[in-house]
Amino acid sequence: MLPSHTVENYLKAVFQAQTVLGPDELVPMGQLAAALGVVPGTATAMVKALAQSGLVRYEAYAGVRLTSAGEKLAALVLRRHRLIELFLVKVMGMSWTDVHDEAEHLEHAVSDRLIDRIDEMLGRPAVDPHGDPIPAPEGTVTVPAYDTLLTCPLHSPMVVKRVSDQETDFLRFAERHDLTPGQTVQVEERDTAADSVRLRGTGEREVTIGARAASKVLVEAVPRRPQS
Amino acid sequence: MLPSHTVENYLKAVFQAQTVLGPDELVPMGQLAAALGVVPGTATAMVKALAQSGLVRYEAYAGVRLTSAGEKLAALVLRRHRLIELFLVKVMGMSWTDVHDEAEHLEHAVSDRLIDRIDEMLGRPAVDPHGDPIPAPEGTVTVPAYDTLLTCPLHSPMVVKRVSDQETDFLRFAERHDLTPGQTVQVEERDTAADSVRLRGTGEREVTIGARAASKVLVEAVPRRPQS
DNA sequence: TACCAGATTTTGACAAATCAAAATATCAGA
DNA sequence: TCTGATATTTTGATTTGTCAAAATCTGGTA
Repeated sequence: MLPSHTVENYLKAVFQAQTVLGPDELVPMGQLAAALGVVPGTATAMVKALAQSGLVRYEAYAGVRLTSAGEKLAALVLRRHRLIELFLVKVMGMSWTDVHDEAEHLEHAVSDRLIDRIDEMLGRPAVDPHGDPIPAPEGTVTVPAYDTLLTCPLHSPMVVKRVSDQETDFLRFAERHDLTPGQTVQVEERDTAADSVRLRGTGEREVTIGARAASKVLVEAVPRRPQS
Repeated sequence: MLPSHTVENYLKAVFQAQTVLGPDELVPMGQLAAALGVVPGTATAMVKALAQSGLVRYEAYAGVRLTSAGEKLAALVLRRHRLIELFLVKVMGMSWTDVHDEAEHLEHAVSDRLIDRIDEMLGRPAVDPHGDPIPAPEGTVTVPAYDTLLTCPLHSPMVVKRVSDQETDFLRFAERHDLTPGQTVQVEERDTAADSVRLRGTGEREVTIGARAASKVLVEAVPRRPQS
């Protein structure tokens, strides 16, 4: 009765694709298949089964979307994933660049009891080491609407709130350029033609990064009174 | 190429049956199947595949035994299992009576890197919360030869070194009667006819337990100078 | 030595998850 | 409206791990 690892991974992938595409869009099968590393036919077959179980709504040739039951399940998988990531960083002393792959396996193996212990031990945190929000045990998530380095005001100090990529390589890049959650940056210039963004970070250092990279760094204006 | 969860479980089961039966005995298929909760035919099929992979030696109608490659792999699974158990008790504050089932899942999901961190964090321990020895990263195990409450000298203080059962119920029973590793007991009387053993434990409390239970509690004579 | 009880193996079937490749649908553009 | 490029679905096969039940083997006993 409990969903297999595979089912959990499908739900998680649909969930994440949905939050990128927006709540009313259907996730195309090709995209889902690519995210999961399977051929499209496999995704079709699996999604039909998920639809049978009432976890997704599937429209042939259109795409797939989670039902509220599926959404809850997916959020709980994500909850486990993100709590584990934070645990691995805070308690086990691992690097935030490395924990994703480990959590990818552990998220299917931990019991609810252990997850709750971890949650408690970490003080019921709201976000994981990448700034991704941790869903509540009830399966609800609140996603703060942040600017990105592509949309935020120029010449204005911003604090990094979230880095939206799981790839070790990108995370290491972000780390090298002081673009980890909590750090302060300021966008100096955007060049649409060159597809680039010039930043001034901690210690007056300057860097120019591509627009694609810039869009993955979510920021918020530094509050007037830092210690309110 | 890396062994599936199932393969790991089969190797582990053969390993543990082997250490009970003795090094030169073949593990009968029926026993293996029972340990894994599958029907005998399933075990036969799987064992044949393991033999193909060179992890076990299989003799039809006789039984199965690990090759040295299989033994190493099995020991590493056991290493993960036992380090996780100890971690759950020492770091996560779980009860030694509960950690077995959790570890049963996690042992297949943790990476070598994480296991090494855990090992390091725990100070490279030699035994798990039940006193079971933790195999070395090279796959070698040294099993100290202890007496049991069924074989140790009478009227002589003994310290509990190991409790050889994974069942929560039995472990809770042991805990209730102060038969956890580190505690001191003394056998007052054995009654072969009644199949029972009378003990005097911590705080002069007396208990009578069955021979089967007594044989699961491994002990060692209290050394003359406790702090040598 | 012949037979029986119990353990073991074999056989056939099944579910989950996958792929390759053929068939089909969709949509944009002429 | 027809057509072609692209996405999606179907079909048939494969792998892994399992069960049920029939067939077979083994070891002890008469």
